[in-house]
Amino acid sequence: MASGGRRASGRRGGGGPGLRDVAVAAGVSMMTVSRALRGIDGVSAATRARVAEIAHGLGYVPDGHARALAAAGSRLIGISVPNLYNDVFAGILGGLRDTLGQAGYSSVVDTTDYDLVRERDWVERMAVWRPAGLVLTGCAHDPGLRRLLAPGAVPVVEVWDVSDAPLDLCVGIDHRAAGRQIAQHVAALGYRRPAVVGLAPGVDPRADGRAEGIAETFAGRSAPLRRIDVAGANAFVAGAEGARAVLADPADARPDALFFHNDNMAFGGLCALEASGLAVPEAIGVVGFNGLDLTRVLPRPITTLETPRAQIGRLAGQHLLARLNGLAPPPRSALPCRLVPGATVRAVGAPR
Amino acid sequence: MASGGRRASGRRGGGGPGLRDVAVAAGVSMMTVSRALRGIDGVSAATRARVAEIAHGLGYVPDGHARALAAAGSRLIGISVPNLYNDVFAGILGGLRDTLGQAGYSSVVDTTDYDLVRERDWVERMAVWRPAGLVLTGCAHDPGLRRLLAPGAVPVVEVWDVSDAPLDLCVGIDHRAAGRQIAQHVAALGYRRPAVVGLAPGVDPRADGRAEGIAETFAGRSAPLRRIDVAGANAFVAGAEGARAVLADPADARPDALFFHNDNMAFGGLCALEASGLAVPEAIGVVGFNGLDLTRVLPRPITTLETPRAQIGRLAGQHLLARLNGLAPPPRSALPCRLVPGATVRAVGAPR
DNA sequence: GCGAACCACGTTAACGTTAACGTACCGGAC
DNA sequence: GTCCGGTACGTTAACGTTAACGTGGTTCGC
Repeated sequence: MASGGRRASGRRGGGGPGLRDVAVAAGVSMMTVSRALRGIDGVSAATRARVAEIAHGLGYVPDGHARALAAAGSRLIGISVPNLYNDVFAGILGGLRDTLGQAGYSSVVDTTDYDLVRERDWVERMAVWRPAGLVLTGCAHDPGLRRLLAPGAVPVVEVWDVSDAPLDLCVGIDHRAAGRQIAQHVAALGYRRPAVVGLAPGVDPRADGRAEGIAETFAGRSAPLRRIDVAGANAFVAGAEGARAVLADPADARPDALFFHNDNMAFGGLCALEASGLAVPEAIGVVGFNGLDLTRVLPRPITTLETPRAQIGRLAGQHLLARLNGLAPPPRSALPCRLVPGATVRAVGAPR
Repeated sequence: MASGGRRASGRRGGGGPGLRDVAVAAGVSMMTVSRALRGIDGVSAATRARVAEIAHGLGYVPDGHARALAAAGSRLIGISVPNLYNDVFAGILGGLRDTLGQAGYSSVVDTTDYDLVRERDWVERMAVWRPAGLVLTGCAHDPGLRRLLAPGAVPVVEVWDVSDAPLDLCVGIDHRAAGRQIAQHVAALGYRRPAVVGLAPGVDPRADGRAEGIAETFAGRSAPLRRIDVAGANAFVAGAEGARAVLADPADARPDALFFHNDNMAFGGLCALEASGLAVPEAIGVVGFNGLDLTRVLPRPITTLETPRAQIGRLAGQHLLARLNGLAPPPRSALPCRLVPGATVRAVGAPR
């Protein structure tokens, strides 16, 4: 038989055929099989075809672990998102998957539930798999993480948010600017008593950034931006709860526009307001965020800002692949958002 | 120095410290380090503590690939779902992640977009990683898949649907029975001209199963169940489109109840019907499926069937872990659904 | 007609870890 | 004192693949 021959076909591992089995069947060395199947030069077309046929016939599947070990490179990408219930992260993941999958990478996904310590722990555990790259959500991380990823050894893309000092690369939107963008639209219509409805500050840094952008825009021409903090895993219910919080106010102290953290909350709030008899947008304006599909079928479309979620995922994937191929993609990519005027705000008279 | 000593610290791989480095630093053999860190008997408490400290100090992270290779077992689980935009799959994935993550497994996730060939191809590609187990969505697969997974070599759990002849294990709901369950509620109220609104038959076998259950229930006491097929990636818009399809009908030929494939479609349909002036539930009933959060905040809650999505994920994870530990979990686990009466159907008079 | 260059392959030694087996030492039984 | 059993390690050989280098044969230039 051919070289070596440490085993007939499996001593410890009961697994399928290995490179050796293919090599024996084809009457060539393992190295020739390896080269032939990977499409590497130095194998004649005839041999390559014969090897491919025999490998397929035997049901040979290369072992990714052995490959990673021998070649130092694993073709696994670790992806961390806060959760999967949010269309934002589903969209980003979809875009990433499209791009990375095509290039032959597999995604190891985990969720952090907005907990930065869980994120750091996950990066530590992920290191076991020597991933070719990492994708993290947002640019705020546990202090320990920066140390873990110190030498730039493994490429990292932060998605959804952007920063001037990314860990490595970042692809997302400028949330502060997004807050300004939608707030300017609303302020220009004449609203003067804005409030933000969402999770307590500190939980979601992106939402906090948008709230800052909104506050900046209204600064000087309105009362200070009011915050209505809500909690709960269910965005629809939380939004409704936030809206009901303003119903008790006397009409002239009540906010005239509610900026919800996202469209689902805005929808919940909209339902609660309409149920209470408060007219939208006549008595109060409602503003969402993200431009989810939901907002498009409503009889009164929600005023919102559409975020390029799938595009962020795709671009992040492309930049990561570029980095893996030794190129130097731009460290910071901020994508534009599109205003969706909707019908839950309208021009109001002079400041009341 | 200790045994062998093939390298000082890295010839090919520029990676971090290995078992050897820890062994040298601790003045013991690699095997002792391996045993100490894995909590395997045969190491004194003192040595174990010293090794652990030195390993941590050096920043040693075991290599999962080398482990998988040497020990024949990878602690990777492959999970395939149609997409991530659907709260159903997000819920199942969340439940799986909770259970599997706790046990030290990582999830490699992919989406198939309801394409069985893509699912089969993914299983083939996934084989490269020698996963400890696989999770697939549904019990309908490409014929080639059964051959790929023939010997029961790798544990497989099919989730969301159940079958009497699963590939290995299945955990989900009985969709036909679910269709009957909600249809019986609606039929008992007096509805007699039902229609199903959803994707064309064959795309989503689960939805088809539910449609069958609905048809069975109405068989004999109504006109044949009408099907209104819609397309499009956006469930809200598709639902609205489906609802508009019946508006042109004369009132006495129009369906009196619309069973939408899921809650999002039902909501889209509801919006379209209300916009057209057709009263729900007076003129037409609307029925959803899944019991998503959305349905709870509406002024008129949608009549739907709540599915135990996270529970399916958790139970599937538990059964998979049991199988990996050599136990024999039940091959078929069908979980119950809960009827949410809602307000989009109501008792109607005698058959009109 | 002879060396250089090239092509198509083979050989060897890793990659980092673990299973299986081997061994020194110590305490106690007889 | 010797033998036995157990404890706490160490040694060797895989696991399946690839990088680096080696080799025999053919072609080509001059």
